[in-house]
Amino acid sequence: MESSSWPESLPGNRTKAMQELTQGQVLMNKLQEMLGQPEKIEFGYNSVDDTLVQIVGMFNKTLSILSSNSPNFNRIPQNRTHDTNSPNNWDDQRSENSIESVKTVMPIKTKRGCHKRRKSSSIFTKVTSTLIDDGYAWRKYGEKVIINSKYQRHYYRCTHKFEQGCQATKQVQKTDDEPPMYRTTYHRHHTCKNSQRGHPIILDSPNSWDSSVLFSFETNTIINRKQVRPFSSSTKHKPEEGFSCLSVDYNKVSLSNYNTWDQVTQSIQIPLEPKSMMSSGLDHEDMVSPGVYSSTCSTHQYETKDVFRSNDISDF
DNA sequence: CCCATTTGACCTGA
DNA sequence: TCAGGTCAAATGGG
Repeated sequence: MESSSWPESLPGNRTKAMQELTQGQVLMNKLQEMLGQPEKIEFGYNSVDDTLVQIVGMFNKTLSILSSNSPNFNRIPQNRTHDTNSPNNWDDQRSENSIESVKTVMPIKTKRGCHKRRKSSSIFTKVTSTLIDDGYAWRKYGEKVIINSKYQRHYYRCTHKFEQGCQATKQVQKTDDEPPMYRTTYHRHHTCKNSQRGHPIILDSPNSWDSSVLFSFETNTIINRKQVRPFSSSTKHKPEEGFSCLSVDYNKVSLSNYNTWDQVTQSIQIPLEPKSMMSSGLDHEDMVSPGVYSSTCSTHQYETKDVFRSNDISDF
């Protein structure tokens, strides 16, 4: 995984990537505008959330483009064993799978609990003061006691996993913080058509703008939870001046004080240092259908303080 | 009866 | 070896 292995076809990819980033610029401008004028936001958090999701998707698509023609990117990590009967190897190979092929593969199961643990994958984390209904249909499939944590972690998968091969999962865990927060970690993106029932439901939000937003990409799986939020969330507020843009470097995206999108794109410096993209952090399990979502090596952290309530998580 | 949840078993990666 | 992640049988509710 040396930098010398960067693909020859990069210029073409770079163009595409830049197109994606340009779209991202538009989205960022939109987001900036929304955050600057919260009173104009019709749906409050939802609009910001949707825009953020689009931006994250744009970055993932960009990463996908950059990775698509790279033999290194496309190589499944070799230190992993391959058991084609494993249900989770279905993950690895599903990118071209139709629903039918998924159905074909799925019945081939090994013993109960036989699976591959994700070594690393794209992660999108929300931290909320209360539980949320994010608008997707989730089905709980497990919960575990986590050491050094007071509360159990709850595991959910998309309801349409088997119907449509949707690989989205999420983990919900109550933090030990005071007051406790709910950390929802999303793995992979929904590829199903009808999972989303609608916008996230704000069931109890005294102030839809009592929100702070932070999300970050990381090359590896370590989630930096203690990043400074771009604006305070403790009280009713509007977004602060300090927050203005999405900053990107080799392995991190965070909301910070970039003044222009050019500064952002300059900081990206395509080609990215391949090492940071293709080593342990790369996870092609996340390669989904082209153009939909393909996050290879990123961790997104998204933090909010909105008051929500979730239908699918009842008690902790 | 169907579907979602619970929960113990089981597997993998570190 | 163990913590974390997933599976699937058992169970319960509508």
